[in-house]
Amino acid sequence: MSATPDSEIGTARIHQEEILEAAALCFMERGYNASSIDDVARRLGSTKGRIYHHYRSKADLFADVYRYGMELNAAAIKPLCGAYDDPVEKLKAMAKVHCLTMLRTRPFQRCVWEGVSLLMRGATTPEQRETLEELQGLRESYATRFREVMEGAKAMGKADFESSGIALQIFLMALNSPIFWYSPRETDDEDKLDEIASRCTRFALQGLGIKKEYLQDV
Amino acid sequence: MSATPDSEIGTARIHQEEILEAAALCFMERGYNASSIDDVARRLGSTKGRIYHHYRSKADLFADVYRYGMELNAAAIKPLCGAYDDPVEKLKAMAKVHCLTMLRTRPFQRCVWEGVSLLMRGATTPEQRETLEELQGLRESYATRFREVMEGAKAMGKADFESSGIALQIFLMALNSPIFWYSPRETDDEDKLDEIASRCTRFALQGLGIKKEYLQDV
DNA sequence: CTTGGAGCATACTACCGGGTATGTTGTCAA
DNA sequence: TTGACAACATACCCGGTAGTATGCTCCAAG
Repeated sequence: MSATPDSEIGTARIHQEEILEAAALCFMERGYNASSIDDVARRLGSTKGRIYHHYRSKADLFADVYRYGMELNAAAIKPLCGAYDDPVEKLKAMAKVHCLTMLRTRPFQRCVWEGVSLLMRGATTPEQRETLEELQGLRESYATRFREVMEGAKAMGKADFESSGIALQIFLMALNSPIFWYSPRETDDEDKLDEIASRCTRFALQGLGIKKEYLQDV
Repeated sequence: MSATPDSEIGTARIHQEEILEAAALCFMERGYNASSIDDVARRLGSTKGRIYHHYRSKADLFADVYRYGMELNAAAIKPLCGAYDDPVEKLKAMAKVHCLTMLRTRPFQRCVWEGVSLLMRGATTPEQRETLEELQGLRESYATRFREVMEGAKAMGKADFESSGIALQIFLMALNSPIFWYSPRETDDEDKLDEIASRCTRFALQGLGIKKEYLQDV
Protein backbone atom coordinates (compact mmCIF):
# COMPACT_ATOMS: atom_id res chain seq x y z
CA MET A 1 0.00 0.00 0.00
CA SER A 2 3.03 2.30 -0.04
CA ALA A 3 6.04 1.98 -2.33
CA THR A 4 4.56 -0.70 -4.58
CA PRO A 5 4.78 0.20 -8.29
CA ASP A 6 1.56 0.70 -10.20
CA SER A 7 1.87 -2.49 -12.20
CA GLU A 8 1.97 -4.60 -9.06
CA ILE A 9 -0.92 -2.68 -7.58
CA GLY A 10 -2.78 -3.54 -10.77
CA THR A 11 -2.09 -7.27 -10.53
CA ALA A 12 -2.90 -7.20 -6.84
CA ARG A 13 -6.23 -5.59 -7.68
CA ILE A 14 -6.94 -8.29 -10.22
CA HIS A 15 -6.26 -11.00 -7.66
CA GLN A 16 -8.34 -9.21 -5.09
CA GLU A 17 -11.28 -8.46 -7.37
CA GLU A 18 -12.29 -12.09 -7.18
CA ILE A 19 -12.31 -11.81 -3.41
CA LEU A 20 -14.22 -8.54 -3.58
CA GLU A 21 -16.95 -10.09 -5.67
CA ALA A 22 -17.36 -13.08 -3.41
CA ALA A 23 -17.44 -10.83 -0.36
CA ALA A 24 -20.02 -8.54 -1.93
CA LEU A 25 -22.25 -11.52 -2.69
CA CYS A 26 -21.97 -12.87 0.86
CA PHE A 27 -22.55 -9.49 2.47
CA MET A 28 -25.55 -8.90 0.24
CA GLU A 29 -27.14 -12.23 1.05
CA ARG A 30 -26.63 -12.36 4.80
CA GLY A 31 -25.42 -8.94 5.81
CA TYR A 32 -22.03 -7.94 7.15
CA ASN A 33 -22.28 -9.27 10.67
CA ALA A 34 -23.92 -12.54 9.72
CA SER A 35 -21.32 -13.32 7.07
CA SER A 36 -18.17 -15.03 8.25
CA ILE A 37 -14.80 -14.88 6.59
CA ASP A 38 -15.14 -18.62 6.12
CA ASP A 39 -18.34 -18.05 4.15
CA VAL A 40 -16.50 -15.78 1.77
CA ALA A 41 -13.64 -18.26 1.49
CA ARG A 42 -16.04 -21.16 0.85
CA ARG A 43 -17.61 -19.21 -1.97
CA LEU A 44 -14.13 -18.77 -3.45
CA GLY A 45 -13.33 -22.44 -3.08
CA SER A 46 -10.44 -21.56 -0.82
CA THR A 47 -9.76 -20.88 2.84
CA LYS A 48 -9.38 -18.00 5.24
CA GLY A 49 -5.67 -17.86 4.62
CA ARG A 50 -6.17 -16.37 1.19
CA ILE A 51 -8.35 -13.55 2.48
CA TYR A 52 -6.19 -12.69 5.47
CA HIS A 53 -3.20 -12.61 3.17
CA HIS A 54 -4.77 -9.67 1.32
CA TYR A 55 -6.78 -8.00 4.09
CA ARG A 56 -5.85 -7.37 7.67
CA SER A 57 -9.36 -7.70 9.00
CA LYS A 58 -12.96 -8.34 8.06
CA ALA A 59 -13.66 -4.63 8.37
CA ASP A 60 -10.84 -3.89 5.93
CA LEU A 61 -12.36 -6.28 3.42
CA PHE A 62 -15.74 -4.64 3.80
CA ALA A 63 -14.23 -1.18 3.38
CA ASP A 64 -12.64 -2.24 0.12
CA VAL A 65 -15.94 -3.61 -1.16
CA TYR A 66 -17.52 -0.30 -0.25
CA ARG A 67 -14.79 1.66 -1.98
CA TYR A 68 -15.03 -0.45 -5.10
CA GLY A 69 -18.78 0.09 -5.25
CA MET A 70 -18.35 3.84 -5.00
CA GLU A 71 -15.66 3.74 -7.70
CA LEU A 72 -18.12 2.01 -10.00
CA ASN A 73 -20.66 4.76 -9.34
CA ALA A 74 -18.22 7.57 -9.91
CA ALA A 75 -16.90 5.98 -13.10
CA ALA A 76 -20.41 5.56 -14.48
CA ILE A 77 -21.41 9.23 -14.27
CA LYS A 78 -17.98 10.65 -15.06
CA PRO A 79 -18.50 10.79 -18.87
CA LEU A 80 -21.66 12.83 -18.36
CA CYS A 81 -20.15 15.60 -16.31
CA GLY A 82 -19.09 17.95 -19.07
CA ALA A 83 -21.48 16.83 -21.77
CA TYR A 84 -24.67 18.80 -21.17
CA ASP A 85 -25.85 22.37 -21.22
CA ASP A 86 -29.38 21.88 -19.94
CA PRO A 87 -29.42 20.82 -16.28
CA VAL A 88 -32.60 18.83 -16.81
CA GLU A 89 -31.04 16.82 -19.60
CA LYS A 90 -27.96 16.26 -17.51
CA LEU A 91 -30.00 15.20 -14.53
CA LYS A 92 -31.99 12.78 -16.66
CA ALA A 93 -28.81 11.17 -17.93
CA MET A 94 -27.16 11.01 -14.51
CA ALA A 95 -30.23 9.54 -12.86
CA LYS A 96 -30.67 6.89 -15.52
CA VAL A 97 -27.04 5.85 -15.44
CA HIS A 98 -26.99 5.82 -11.66
CA CYS A 99 -30.02 3.60 -11.51
CA LEU A 100 -28.60 1.24 -14.13
CA THR A 101 -25.40 1.00 -12.14
CA MET A 102 -27.45 0.08 -9.09
CA LEU A 103 -29.09 -2.74 -11.02
CA ARG A 104 -25.89 -4.01 -12.62
CA THR A 105 -23.67 -3.94 -9.53
CA ARG A 106 -26.30 -4.72 -6.95
CA PRO A 107 -24.13 -6.73 -4.52
CA PHE A 108 -21.62 -3.92 -4.19
CA GLN A 109 -24.33 -1.29 -3.87
CA ARG A 110 -25.99 -3.22 -1.10
CA CYS A 111 -22.67 -3.13 0.74
CA VAL A 112 -22.40 0.59 0.15
CA TRP A 113 -25.84 0.89 1.66
CA GLU A 114 -25.00 -1.21 4.69
CA GLY A 115 -21.81 0.77 5.06
CA VAL A 116 -23.86 3.91 5.52
CA SER A 117 -25.88 2.17 8.22
CA LEU A 118 -22.76 0.95 9.96
CA LEU A 119 -21.45 4.49 9.96
CA MET A 120 -24.62 5.92 11.41
CA ARG A 121 -24.68 3.21 14.03
CA GLY A 122 -21.16 4.16 14.96
CA ALA A 123 -20.30 0.69 16.16
CA THR A 124 -16.70 0.62 15.00
CA THR A 125 -13.27 1.14 16.44
CA PRO A 126 -11.90 4.69 16.21
CA GLU A 127 -9.43 3.60 13.54
CA GLN A 128 -12.10 1.96 11.42
CA ARG A 129 -14.33 4.93 12.02
CA GLU A 130 -11.75 7.10 10.34
CA THR A 131 -11.73 4.85 7.30
CA LEU A 132 -15.50 4.77 7.09
CA GLU A 133 -15.69 8.53 7.33
CA GLU A 134 -13.29 8.80 4.42
CA LEU A 135 -15.57 6.47 2.44
CA GLN A 136 -18.58 8.46 3.56
CA GLY A 137 -16.81 11.46 2.07
CA LEU A 138 -16.70 9.68 -1.29
CA ARG A 139 -20.43 9.15 -1.08
CA GLU A 140 -21.17 12.73 -0.13
CA SER A 141 -19.12 14.20 -2.93
CA TYR A 142 -20.93 11.86 -5.28
CA ALA A 143 -24.28 13.05 -3.96
CA THR A 144 -23.15 16.65 -4.34
CA ARG A 145 -22.85 16.11 -8.09
CA PHE A 146 -26.57 15.41 -8.15
CA ARG A 147 -27.44 18.22 -5.81
CA GLU A 148 -25.74 20.81 -7.99
CA VAL A 149 -27.56 19.70 -11.11
CA MET A 150 -30.85 19.58 -9.21
CA GLU A 151 -30.39 23.14 -8.07
CA GLY A 152 -29.45 24.16 -11.58
CA ALA A 153 -32.74 22.79 -12.84
CA LYS A 154 -34.59 24.52 -10.03
CA ALA A 155 -32.92 27.84 -10.85
CA MET A 156 -34.25 27.53 -14.38
CA GLY A 157 -37.75 27.05 -13.02
CA LYS A 158 -37.92 23.50 -14.34
CA ALA A 159 -38.11 21.92 -10.88
CA ASP A 160 -39.93 23.09 -7.79
CA PHE A 161 -38.78 21.22 -4.72
CA GLU A 162 -38.17 23.25 -1.57
CA SER A 163 -35.49 21.84 0.72
CA SER A 164 -32.73 20.57 -1.53
CA GLY A 165 -31.37 18.46 1.31
CA ILE A 166 -34.56 16.49 1.78
CA ALA A 167 -35.29 16.39 -1.93
CA LEU A 168 -31.85 14.96 -2.63
CA GLN A 169 -32.35 12.21 -0.06
CA ILE A 170 -35.70 11.11 -1.43
CA PHE A 171 -34.49 11.46 -5.00
CA LEU A 172 -31.52 9.17 -4.47
CA MET A 173 -33.61 6.77 -2.42
CA ALA A 174 -36.04 6.38 -5.31
CA LEU A 175 -33.16 5.67 -7.68
CA ASN A 176 -31.50 3.27 -5.24
CA SER A 177 -34.68 1.44 -4.41
CA PRO A 178 -34.35 -1.39 -6.98
CA ILE A 179 -31.34 -2.80 -5.14
CA PHE A 180 -33.86 -3.84 -2.49
CA TRP A 181 -36.99 -4.89 -4.32
CA TYR A 182 -35.49 -6.16 -7.56
CA SER A 183 -34.06 -9.65 -7.76
CA PRO A 184 -32.84 -10.78 -11.17
CA ARG A 185 -34.74 -13.44 -13.10
CA GLU A 186 -33.21 -15.66 -15.75
CA THR A 187 -35.54 -14.13 -18.32
CA ASP A 188 -34.31 -10.60 -17.55
CA ASP A 189 -32.05 -9.15 -20.21
CA GLU A 190 -30.48 -5.72 -20.62
CA ASP A 191 -33.73 -4.31 -21.96
CA LYS A 192 -35.53 -5.32 -18.80
CA LEU A 193 -32.97 -3.53 -16.67
CA ASP A 194 -33.26 -0.49 -18.89
CA GLU A 195 -37.02 -0.48 -18.49
CA ILE A 196 -36.81 -0.66 -14.71
CA ALA A 197 -34.26 2.13 -14.65
CA SER A 198 -36.54 4.24 -16.83
CA ARG A 199 -39.48 3.79 -14.48
CA CYS A 200 -37.39 4.72 -11.46
CA THR A 201 -35.89 7.70 -13.22
CA ARG A 202 -39.26 9.04 -14.34
CA PHE A 203 -40.64 8.65 -10.83
CA ALA A 204 -37.68 10.39 -9.24
CA LEU A 205 -37.65 13.30 -11.68
CA GLN A 206 -41.39 13.79 -11.45
CA GLY A 207 -41.01 13.75 -7.69
CA LEU A 208 -38.72 16.76 -8.04
CA GLY A 209 -41.51 18.55 -9.85
CA ILE A 210 -40.04 18.25 -13.33
CA LYS A 211 -42.81 18.30 -15.89
CA LYS A 212 -43.70 15.23 -17.90
CA GLU A 213 -43.05 16.86 -21.27
CA TYR A 214 -39.37 16.94 -20.41
CA LEU A 215 -39.40 13.23 -19.64
CA GLN A 216 -40.59 11.61 -22.85
CA ASP A 217 -37.27 10.00 -23.71
CA VAL A 218 -36.11 8.54 -20.42
CA MET B 1 -49.45 -18.28 24.32
CA SER B 2 -52.45 -20.62 24.30
CA ALA B 3 -55.16 -20.78 26.98
CA THR B 4 -54.25 -17.50 28.66
CA PRO B 5 -57.25 -15.20 29.13
CA ASP B 6 -57.28 -11.87 27.33
CA SER B 7 -56.73 -9.80 30.46
CA GLU B 8 -53.49 -11.60 31.25
CA ILE B 9 -52.38 -11.26 27.66
CA GLY B 10 -52.99 -7.55 28.13
CA THR B 11 -50.84 -7.24 31.24
CA ALA B 12 -48.20 -9.42 29.66
CA ARG B 13 -48.18 -7.04 26.72
CA ILE B 14 -47.70 -4.11 29.03
CA HIS B 15 -44.72 -5.75 30.70
CA GLN B 16 -43.29 -6.73 27.37
CA GLU B 17 -43.73 -3.35 25.72
CA GLU B 18 -40.80 -2.04 27.71
CA ILE B 19 -38.71 -4.89 26.38
CA LEU B 20 -39.99 -4.28 22.88
CA GLU B 21 -38.93 -0.66 22.96
CA ALA B 22 -35.44 -1.43 24.25
CA ALA B 23 -35.03 -4.15 21.65
CA ALA B 24 -36.21 -1.86 18.87
CA LEU B 25 -33.68 0.78 19.91
CA CYS B 26 -30.82 -1.73 20.02
CA PHE B 27 -31.74 -3.31 16.70
CA MET B 28 -32.02 0.10 15.12
CA GLU B 29 -28.64 1.25 16.36
CA ARG B 30 -26.54 -1.81 15.66
CA GLY B 31 -28.71 -4.10 13.57
CA TYR B 32 -30.18 -7.46 14.50
CA ASN B 33 -27.09 -9.62 14.26
CA ALA B 34 -24.78 -7.15 15.95
CA SER B 35 -27.12 -6.65 18.90
CA SER B 36 -26.81 -9.14 21.72
CA ILE B 37 -29.52 -10.06 24.16
CA ASP B 38 -27.24 -8.69 26.83
CA ASP B 39 -27.25 -5.33 25.06
CA VAL B 40 -31.03 -5.21 25.22
CA ALA B 41 -30.97 -6.27 28.86
CA ARG B 42 -28.35 -3.66 29.72
CA ARG B 43 -30.54 -0.99 28.18
CA LEU B 44 -33.37 -2.19 30.40
CA GLY B 45 -31.15 -2.15 33.45
CA SER B 46 -31.75 -5.86 33.93
CA THR B 47 -30.33 -9.16 32.73
CA LYS B 48 -30.94 -11.82 30.13
CA GLY B 49 -33.21 -13.71 32.47
CA ARG B 50 -35.96 -11.16 32.10
CA ILE B 51 -35.95 -11.37 28.32
CA TYR B 52 -35.76 -15.13 28.12
CA HIS B 53 -38.63 -15.32 30.57
CA HIS B 54 -40.86 -13.61 28.00
CA TYR B 55 -39.31 -14.77 24.73
CA ARG B 56 -38.03 -18.16 23.76
CA SER B 57 -35.32 -16.86 21.48
CA LYS B 58 -33.74 -13.75 20.03
CA ALA B 59 -35.59 -14.38 16.79
CA ASP B 60 -38.89 -14.50 18.68
CA LEU B 61 -38.14 -11.15 20.25
CA PHE B 62 -37.32 -9.67 16.90
CA ALA B 63 -40.49 -11.08 15.38
CA ASP B 64 -42.55 -9.41 18.09
CA VAL B 65 -40.86 -6.08 17.47
CA TYR B 66 -41.65 -6.50 13.80
CA ARG B 67 -45.26 -7.40 14.54
CA TYR B 68 -45.69 -4.44 16.85
CA GLY B 69 -44.32 -2.10 14.21
CA MET B 70 -46.76 -3.40 11.65
CA GLU B 71 -49.63 -3.07 14.14
CA LEU B 72 -48.72 0.58 14.58
CA ASN B 73 -48.85 1.07 10.83
CA ALA B 74 -52.15 -0.67 10.40
CA ALA B 75 -53.72 1.22 13.30
CA ALA B 76 -52.60 4.55 11.86
CA ILE B 77 -54.29 4.19 8.49
CA LYS B 78 -57.35 2.30 9.74
CA PRO B 79 -59.50 5.41 10.43
CA LEU B 80 -58.94 6.56 6.84
CA CYS B 81 -60.16 3.44 5.10
CA GLY B 82 -63.86 4.28 4.81
CA ALA B 83 -63.62 8.04 4.96
CA TYR B 84 -62.95 9.18 1.40
CA ASP B 85 -64.69 9.13 -1.96
CA ASP B 86 -61.89 10.53 -4.10
CA PRO B 87 -58.97 8.07 -4.38
CA VAL B 88 -56.50 10.92 -4.71
CA GLU B 89 -57.69 12.49 -1.46
CA LYS B 90 -57.56 9.10 0.22
CA LEU B 91 -54.07 8.42 -1.09
CA LYS B 92 -52.87 11.81 0.11
CA ALA B 93 -54.17 11.12 3.60
CA MET B 94 -52.80 7.58 3.73
CA ALA B 95 -49.39 8.62 2.48
CA LYS B 96 -49.10 11.48 4.94
CA VAL B 97 -50.17 9.37 7.90
CA HIS B 98 -47.88 6.55 6.86
CA CYS B 99 -44.91 8.86 6.63
CA LEU B 100 -45.70 10.43 9.98
CA THR B 101 -45.88 6.98 11.54
CA MET B 102 -42.45 6.23 10.09
CA LEU B 103 -41.05 9.34 11.74
CA ARG B 104 -42.76 8.80 15.08
CA THR B 105 -41.99 5.09 15.49
CA ARG B 106 -38.67 5.00 13.72
CA PRO B 107 -36.95 2.28 15.79
CA PHE B 108 -39.76 -0.18 15.14
CA GLN B 109 -39.94 0.70 11.48
CA ARG B 110 -36.24 0.13 11.07
CA CYS B 111 -36.79 -3.35 12.48
CA VAL B 112 -39.65 -3.93 10.07
CA TRP B 113 -37.25 -2.93 7.32
CA GLU B 114 -34.51 -5.24 8.48
CA GLY B 115 -37.08 -8.00 8.83
CA VAL B 116 -37.78 -7.73 5.14
CA SER B 117 -34.09 -8.07 4.43
CA LEU B 118 -33.76 -11.06 6.71
CA LEU B 119 -36.63 -12.68 4.88
CA MET B 120 -35.11 -12.06 1.48
CA ARG B 121 -31.78 -13.34 2.67
CA GLY B 122 -33.54 -16.48 3.84
CA ALA B 123 -31.03 -17.10 6.60
CA THR B 124 -33.41 -18.53 9.17
CA THR B 125 -34.56 -21.89 10.44
CA PRO B 126 -37.61 -23.38 8.72
CA GLU B 127 -39.71 -22.72 11.80
CA GLN B 128 -38.66 -19.09 12.02
CA ARG B 129 -39.08 -18.78 8.29
CA GLU B 130 -42.74 -19.67 8.74
CA THR B 131 -43.16 -16.91 11.31
CA LEU B 132 -41.42 -14.37 9.12
CA GLU B 133 -43.57 -15.29 6.15
CA GLU B 134 -46.65 -14.69 8.27
CA LEU B 135 -45.28 -11.27 9.18
CA GLN B 136 -44.41 -10.66 5.57
CA GLY B 137 -48.07 -11.35 4.85
CA LEU B 138 -49.01 -8.52 7.22
CA ARG B 139 -46.76 -6.21 5.30
CA GLU B 140 -48.09 -7.26 1.92
CA SER B 141 -51.70 -6.81 2.90
CA TYR B 142 -50.76 -3.39 4.21
CA ALA B 143 -49.10 -2.53 0.91
CA THR B 144 -52.15 -3.77 -0.94
CA ARG B 145 -54.22 -1.04 0.70
CA PHE B 146 -52.02 1.49 -1.00
CA ARG B 147 -51.95 -0.34 -4.29
CA GLU B 148 -55.73 -0.38 -4.55
CA VAL B 149 -56.04 3.33 -3.93
CA MET B 150 -53.24 4.03 -6.38
CA GLU B 151 -55.01 2.07 -9.08
CA GLY B 152 -58.23 3.86 -8.25
CA ALA B 153 -56.54 7.18 -8.87
CA LYS B 154 -55.03 5.86 -12.08
CA ALA B 155 -58.45 4.64 -13.29
CA MET B 156 -59.73 8.18 -12.85
CA GLY B 157 -56.91 9.48 -15.00
CA LYS B 158 -55.38 11.38 -12.11
CA ALA B 159 -52.20 9.30 -12.05
CA ASP B 160 -50.17 7.87 -14.91
CA PHE B 161 -47.68 5.29 -13.70
CA GLU B 162 -47.36 2.11 -15.74
CA SER B 163 -46.38 -0.95 -13.73
CA SER B 164 -48.27 -0.73 -10.46
CA GLY B 165 -45.87 -3.23 -8.90
CA ILE B 166 -42.80 -1.11 -9.51
CA ALA B 167 -44.64 2.14 -8.81
CA LEU B 168 -45.81 0.82 -5.46
CA GLN B 169 -42.30 -0.14 -4.46
CA ILE B 170 -40.81 3.24 -5.29
CA PHE B 171 -43.77 5.05 -3.78
CA LEU B 172 -43.44 3.29 -0.44
CA MET B 173 -39.69 3.65 -0.54
CA ALA B 174 -40.01 7.41 -0.88
CA LEU B 175 -42.39 7.51 2.07
CA ASN B 176 -40.20 5.20 4.15
CA SER B 177 -37.00 7.01 3.34
CA PRO B 178 -36.91 9.34 6.37
CA ILE B 179 -36.37 6.39 8.70
CA PHE B 180 -32.89 6.26 7.18
CA TRP B 181 -31.81 9.82 6.61
CA TYR B 182 -33.70 11.58 9.39
CA SER B 183 -32.30 11.60 12.89
CA PRO B 184 -34.24 13.63 15.46
CA ARG B 185 -32.80 16.85 16.85
CA GLU B 186 -33.74 18.36 20.18
CA THR B 187 -35.15 21.39 18.37
CA ASP B 188 -37.50 19.25 16.28
CA ASP B 189 -41.14 19.48 17.32
CA GLU B 190 -44.32 18.03 15.87
CA ASP B 191 -44.44 20.75 13.23
CA LYS B 192 -41.02 19.76 11.98
CA LEU B 193 -42.10 16.15 11.58
CA ASP B 194 -45.23 17.30 9.80
CA GLU B 195 -43.18 19.37 7.39
CA ILE B 196 -40.87 16.46 6.57
CA ALA B 197 -43.83 14.19 6.04
CA SER B 198 -45.38 16.75 3.72
CA ARG B 199 -42.28 16.96 1.60
CA CYS B 200 -42.02 13.19 1.31
CA THR B 201 -45.72 12.87 0.51
CA ARG B 202 -45.60 15.51 -2.20
CA PHE B 203 -42.56 13.88 -3.77
CA ALA B 204 -44.13 10.42 -3.72
CA LEU B 205 -47.46 11.56 -5.15
CA GLN B 206 -45.82 13.64 -7.85
CA GLY B 207 -43.71 10.61 -8.68
CA LEU B 208 -46.92 8.74 -9.42
CA GLY B 209 -47.81 11.43 -11.92
CA ILE B 210 -50.43 13.15 -9.78
CA LYS B 211 -50.69 16.80 -10.77
CA LYS B 212 -49.52 19.55 -8.45
CA GLU B 213 -52.91 21.27 -8.31
CA TYR B 214 -54.21 18.28 -6.37
CA LEU B 215 -51.39 18.57 -3.87
CA GLN B 216 -51.73 22.08 -2.46
CA ASP B 217 -52.86 20.99 1.00
CA VAL B 218 -50.49 18.14 1.83
C1' DC C 1 20.80 -24.24 -7.23
C1' DT C 2 19.37 -21.71 -3.64
C1' DT C 3 17.10 -18.42 -1.38
C1' DG C 4 13.62 -15.39 -0.44
C1' DG C 5 9.16 -14.01 -0.80
C1' DA C 6 4.33 -14.16 -2.73
C1' DG C 7 0.31 -16.75 -2.34
C1' DC C 8 -1.95 -19.56 -0.32
C1' DA C 9 -3.55 -23.85 3.24
C1' DT C 10 -3.72 -25.93 8.01
C1' DA C 11 -4.08 -25.87 12.78
C1' DC C 12 -4.91 -23.53 16.66
C1' DT C 13 -6.47 -20.00 20.22
C1' DA C 14 -9.47 -16.83 22.57
C1' DC C 15 -13.61 -14.90 23.12
C1' DC C 16 -18.18 -13.62 22.48
C1' DG C 17 -22.95 -14.50 22.57
C1' DG C 18 -27.22 -17.58 22.34
C1' DG C 19 -29.33 -20.55 25.11
C1' DT C 20 -30.20 -23.29 29.59
C1' DA C 21 -30.43 -24.76 34.32
C1' DT C 22 -31.15 -23.24 38.61
C1' DG C 23 -31.63 -20.04 42.43
C1' DT C 24 -34.17 -16.02 44.67
C1' DT C 25 -37.92 -12.93 45.77
C1' DG C 26 -42.48 -11.08 45.94
C1' DT C 27 -47.41 -11.97 45.64
C1' DC C 28 -51.74 -14.04 46.02
C1' DA C 29 -55.05 -17.53 46.76
C1' DA C 30 -56.64 -21.39 49.63
C1' DT D 1 -49.10 -20.35 56.97
C1' DT D 2 -48.05 -22.33 53.05
C1' DG D 3 -47.48 -23.54 48.58
C1' DA D 4 -47.47 -22.33 44.01
C1' DC D 5 -46.34 -19.56 40.48
C1' DA D 6 -44.79 -15.29 38.06
C1' DA D 7 -40.89 -12.51 37.37
C1' DC D 8 -36.86 -12.02 37.41
C1' DA D 9 -31.23 -12.76 38.57
C1' DT D 10 -26.99 -15.82 38.52
C1' DA D 11 -24.04 -19.08 36.86
C1' DC D 12 -22.78 -21.93 33.46
C1' DC D 13 -22.25 -24.45 28.86
C1' DC D 14 -20.85 -24.60 24.16
C1' DG D 15 -20.79 -23.64 19.32
C1' DG D 16 -19.24 -20.40 16.07
C1' DT D 17 -16.05 -16.95 14.47
C1' DA D 18 -12.29 -13.33 14.12
C1' DG D 19 -7.71 -13.45 14.20
C1' DT D 20 -2.88 -15.74 14.46
C1' DA D 21 1.02 -18.73 13.91
C1' DT D 22 2.99 -21.69 11.09
C1' DG D 23 3.73 -24.81 7.17
C1' DC D 24 3.81 -25.70 2.22
C1' DT D 25 4.77 -24.72 -2.77
C1' DC D 26 6.01 -22.40 -6.70
C1' DC D 27 8.49 -18.92 -9.11
C1' DA D 28 11.83 -15.61 -10.14
C1' DA D 29 16.01 -13.15 -9.15
C1' DG D 30 20.82 -13.52 -8.06
